[in-house]
Amino acid sequence: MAMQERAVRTRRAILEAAARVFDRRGYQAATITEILTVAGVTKGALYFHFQSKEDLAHGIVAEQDLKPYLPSQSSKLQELVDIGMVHAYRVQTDLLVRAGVRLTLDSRAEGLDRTGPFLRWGGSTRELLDQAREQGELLPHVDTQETADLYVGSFAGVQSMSHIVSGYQDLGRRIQVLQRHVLPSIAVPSVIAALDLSPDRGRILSEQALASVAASEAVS
Amino acid sequence: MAMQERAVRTRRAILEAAARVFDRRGYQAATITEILTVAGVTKGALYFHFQSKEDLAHGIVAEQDLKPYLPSQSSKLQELVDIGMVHAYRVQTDLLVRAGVRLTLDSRAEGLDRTGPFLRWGGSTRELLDQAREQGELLPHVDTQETADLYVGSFAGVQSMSHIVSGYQDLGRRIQVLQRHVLPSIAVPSVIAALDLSPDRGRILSEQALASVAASEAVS
Amino acid sequence: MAMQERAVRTRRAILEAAARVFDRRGYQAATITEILTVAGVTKGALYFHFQSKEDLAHGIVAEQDLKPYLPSQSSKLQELVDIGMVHAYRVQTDLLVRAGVRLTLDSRAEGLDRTGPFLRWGGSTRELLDQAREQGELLPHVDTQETADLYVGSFAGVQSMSHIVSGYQDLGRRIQVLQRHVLPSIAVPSVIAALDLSPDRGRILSEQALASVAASEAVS
Amino acid sequence: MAMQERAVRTRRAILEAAARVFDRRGYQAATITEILTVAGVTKGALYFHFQSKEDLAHGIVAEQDLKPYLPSQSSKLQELVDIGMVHAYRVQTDLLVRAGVRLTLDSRAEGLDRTGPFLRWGGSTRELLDQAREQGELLPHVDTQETADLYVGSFAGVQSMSHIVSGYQDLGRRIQVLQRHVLPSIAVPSVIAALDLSPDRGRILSEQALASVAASEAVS
DNA sequence: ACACTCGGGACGACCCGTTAGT
DNA sequence: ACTAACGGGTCGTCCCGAGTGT
Repeated sequence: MAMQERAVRTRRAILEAAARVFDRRGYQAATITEILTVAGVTKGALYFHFQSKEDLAHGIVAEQDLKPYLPSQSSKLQELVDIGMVHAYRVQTDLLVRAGVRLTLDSRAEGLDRTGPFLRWGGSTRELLDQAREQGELLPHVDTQETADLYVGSFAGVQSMSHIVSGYQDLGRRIQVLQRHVLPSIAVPSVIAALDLSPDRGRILSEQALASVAASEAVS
Repeated sequence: MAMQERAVRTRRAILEAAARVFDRRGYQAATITEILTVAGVTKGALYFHFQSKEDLAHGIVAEQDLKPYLPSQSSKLQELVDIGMVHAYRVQTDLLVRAGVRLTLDSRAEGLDRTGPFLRWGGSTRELLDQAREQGELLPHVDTQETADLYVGSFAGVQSMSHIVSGYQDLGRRIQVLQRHVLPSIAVPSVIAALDLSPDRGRILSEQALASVAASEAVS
Repeated sequence: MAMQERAVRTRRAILEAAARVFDRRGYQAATITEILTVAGVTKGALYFHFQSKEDLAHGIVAEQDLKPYLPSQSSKLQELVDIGMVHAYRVQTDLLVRAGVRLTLDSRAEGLDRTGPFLRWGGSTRELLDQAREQGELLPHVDTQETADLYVGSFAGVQSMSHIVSGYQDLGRRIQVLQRHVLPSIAVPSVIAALDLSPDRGRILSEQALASVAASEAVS
Repeated sequence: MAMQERAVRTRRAILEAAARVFDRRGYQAATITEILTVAGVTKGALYFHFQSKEDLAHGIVAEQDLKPYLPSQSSKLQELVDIGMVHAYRVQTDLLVRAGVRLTLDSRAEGLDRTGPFLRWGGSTRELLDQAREQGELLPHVDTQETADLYVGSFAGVQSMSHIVSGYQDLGRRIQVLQRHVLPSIAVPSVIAALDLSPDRGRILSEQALASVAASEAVS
């Protein structure tokens, strides 16, 4: 039980170093050796915490699922917007999230099922859109699955482009542009008018979420 | 000059095998050995035609620049649509184009300037949009640069998603969906009504282009 | 810190195998694979201890600089003789020295500055001769630089020839012959009469030096 | 019969290019490709004239045996001196000779019998010395075999050193130095006084030899 | 429990001398 | 005499585990 503090620190160091290297090189081109150098640990340490390079990648991706979620809102389209904004903000600020994105979009171990993330995101987006439809936020001709898939794909592409062109500096703005171009084609005008697309939403909502997490942890 | 037939065949075999492997694995994960196996040639043959793995990748990308382009049209937005459609069609049908896309989007030699393709596509798209604006096809508030960047990024993302999810089977449809979602936000309604977004345009225009090329070659 | 015993043995085995192979083939023709076979280790082991083939060569050359030197003597010409004798003896008995000689005389990385060793040996020989002159051991017409260069060049050549013809078996005798032929032309007769050119000097002085090193190490 | 002129030119070009490259890199490190580039011919051409890399090396070495020899002289020691001088001159001026020297001293195909050249040179030198002895030119204590071997070895070493340090620029002078240092130990003083050690002898005798060859060829 | 040193090989890209086919 | 192809071999890297402290 004791002695674990060092272990936690080591694990953390490895994870962050791996995130940095994966983000920079991609899965294949990243080498254990470089991760080791960046982390300042030795092979022994790494292979104690992670069984393999792939396990490391999984570790990074897994790290993000335990993230706090956003409060539900009356406008489902606003929720959709917010999720995108928050994600954009976190990609910019959180190294692990950034690396996770790179890894899931990457080829990776070619055997791996890469359709997973897309289908998952597509599914949850579609659910949101279906709820929005029930609330009358959508235009009648919208095919929610189609729109969800489009949104997810476009989001990924905009994200990649932002990564390459500006290192994610302008991701928030680009996502906003995406939303400004897509929403008019799917939402009823009155809803659009009420949406908050301000680029700050990503930061603000993230901080709120963090604060609420901190509060709930303080209890235990 | 003589004796070139076998050489041409060999070169072709290598190029296609490389395209197949690069498309399947990505640049980094692809190995020369696998390309060799697929092509059914030996190392010596490969290194006679190409100096290195990177040269091979360049060879694939280069192969496509000599492709015929589309005739200019009265509606510039229709041109934009057509370019996307034709590209989608060719990605589905031409192995080399497919691999070229993968390679340019791939990390590749990480030192390489990957902003290149995006900036280039973004630039030419913007020019088209500017022309469309001069002809009064665009809504007044459109920022052509912003929209061009969005279109390019989204296109790339939709393409990736289609690759992963269906092996490009549904790329044409997805691109059409993209256009149906974006155009209403940027084009004046009357222009939209006149646009032909039918998924067949890709195939039809491609075949026309090929035919015209064949004709011009027959002359010489 | 611990666990080093096996490592030391391995490193030693690699070094000796490399020496043997470099000595037999020369730098260029030597292959890592043969070194591996001779050493009975794997590539992993080798590249753990040495970064590259060149590093391995450096390692061998470096191994000898920490060797004990000879006590200074009243007759500087005797010193010159002794250095040659001791060197000859060690070339015969010490595999690493032998390989080191081969490597420094070899082309090696052709970019390398191969003038180095010759200039260095020439310089120190010249210094010795200058000191001998001050003590009146030299004939008046001797040009110390010229003689030093001659001696160094001849020494290297005699060594090569002995290597090729007899595998260094007769190196001691050949060096003695060299000295018997050169000294009469540069030294005053009385000094020559007093010189000890016996072939055993190499062995005797080497063993003395080793003993004194062992003694000083025993202290610490 | 016709068409042979081009063949001769090509063969010559290959031989000279090979000489240049072998001289620069040594046998092992020299690559056929570099020779090809330097010669400006193709692989087909090379392998038409020479069967292999080793054959090429043999070709270079062989090229020199058909060289004119020096006239016999009354003083055998003068002959010995002259041979060295002429050789030094030709190493400086004739690329093929230079490469030949490098190749015979080189490790080369390790299986090859490299003792050959040394034994041959040693043998002929010894014969000269034996003749000199019969004419009373030598001091009584001289062991001709020993001295011959020393001379050959030293010559080779001085040559190597000159190659490395000055690119053979000072070879003539260095050889003269060698002779000035060795002769006093083996020759009777009166003979030494009569010897011509001037550095020009190399050039002068070479030109004489060439002229006599040209004359004899003009006859046929 | 946690970390490190050392070693194991399979595999990577690429080069090289050489031969076929014309 | 040249273009095209061959395939063995080169050095080096990589991911990983075995053995050894702390």
